[in-house]
Amino acid sequence: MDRVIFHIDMDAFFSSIEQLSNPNLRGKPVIVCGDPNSRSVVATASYEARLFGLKSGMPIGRARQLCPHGIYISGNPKKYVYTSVQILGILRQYTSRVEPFSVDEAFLEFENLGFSGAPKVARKIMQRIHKEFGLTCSIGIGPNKIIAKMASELNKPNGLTVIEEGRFLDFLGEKDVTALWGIGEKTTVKLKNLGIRKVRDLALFPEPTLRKLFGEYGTYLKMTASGMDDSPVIPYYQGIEPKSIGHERTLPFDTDDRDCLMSTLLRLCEQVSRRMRKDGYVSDTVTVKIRYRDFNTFTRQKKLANCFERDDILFYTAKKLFLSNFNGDEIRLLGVSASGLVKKTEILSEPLFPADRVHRECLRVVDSIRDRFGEDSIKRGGSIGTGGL
DNA sequence: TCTGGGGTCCTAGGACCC
DNA sequence: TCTGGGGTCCTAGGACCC
Repeated sequence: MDRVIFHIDMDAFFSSIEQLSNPNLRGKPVIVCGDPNSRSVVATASYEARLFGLKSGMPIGRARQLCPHGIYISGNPKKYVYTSVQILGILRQYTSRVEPFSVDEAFLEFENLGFSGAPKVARKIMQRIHKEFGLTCSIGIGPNKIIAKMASELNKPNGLTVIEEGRFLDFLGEKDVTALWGIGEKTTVKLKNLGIRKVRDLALFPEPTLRKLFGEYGTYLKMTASGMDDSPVIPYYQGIEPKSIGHERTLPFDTDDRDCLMSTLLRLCEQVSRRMRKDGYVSDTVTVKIRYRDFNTFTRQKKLANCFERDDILFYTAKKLFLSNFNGDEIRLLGVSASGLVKKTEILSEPLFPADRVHRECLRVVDSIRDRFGEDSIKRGGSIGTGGL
């Protein structure tokens, strides 16, 4: 029997959870974002807020203009992850082939269900999620992941859409190419210049021309617009290893103050290093990201001869990269990322020198304090006293 | 309106080596 | 005067997604 793929997409996940845990928010335009008083964007707008034109990614300033009486709150990532894990537990009762795709999306694969039996199972899942969590989701069903994903978008919220093999263009042919997964703002403009606006236009466009213009990506465009996709559903237990661990921070205000920038860089390095230790990785490549006031952004990276996990090595490298590239202008954002990750168990990890062992013990204590009392409960000297950046 | 933060993947040029 | 060719590594940047 042909494989059947479900795409489960939680409806306005973050704001729905907030409305659920605080009855005062129900039925009101709730906007979950970063820090609502800082330079931030909308993470999730409740459906009440979407009526005013709000959507994910919109700057908070713009959102407040459109919806001044909205309730703007900063999110609780831990709460969302917890709920997400609970929901995945339910999904796994229906098939072992569950791929968590993000905190509010998952793919499910069924091998012996068929399209005739699929809607019944999907409705059962929707009912259970609603009954046990008070949350709604939308489900798309298709012969592959691309089609399932596109289908789940068609009847939101609380919708169920089935697109069988060969019927992709009947459902999506007249949609704008932007609706397709993997086609963003830039590509949409390029395609428009070729006279391609609708999914059907792209599906009918000659592939050799697309390849000439877009390279390998041209083939992807043609395939996606035709609803063709053979990517596998990767079950959660096959756990995909991360390629990089990074943190970045848009400063509360643009600044060229070196002390302030250095202490921010140090904090970022501590956070990255801490996550590496917590997740058991070492890294050999450091990347620093700088965004100036004019939004001009660049990165500089350095591959080291040896793997590291210590925050002082990370900071030393990041600082060198930063100082040798900083042009003195006011900076909007700083970022630090570690890549070339290797699981610590895969290399000999016992420190050789006593000083290293002491350092490691210190880090363990710091981590345990932060685990209990939060990231800001303990800091090292260099990151204190510069306005809390 | 004024643009977050976490990532992934791809491309392309230059260095370097055989 | 014209100056290989392929492979791999490193680095920078771009596009995209949630």
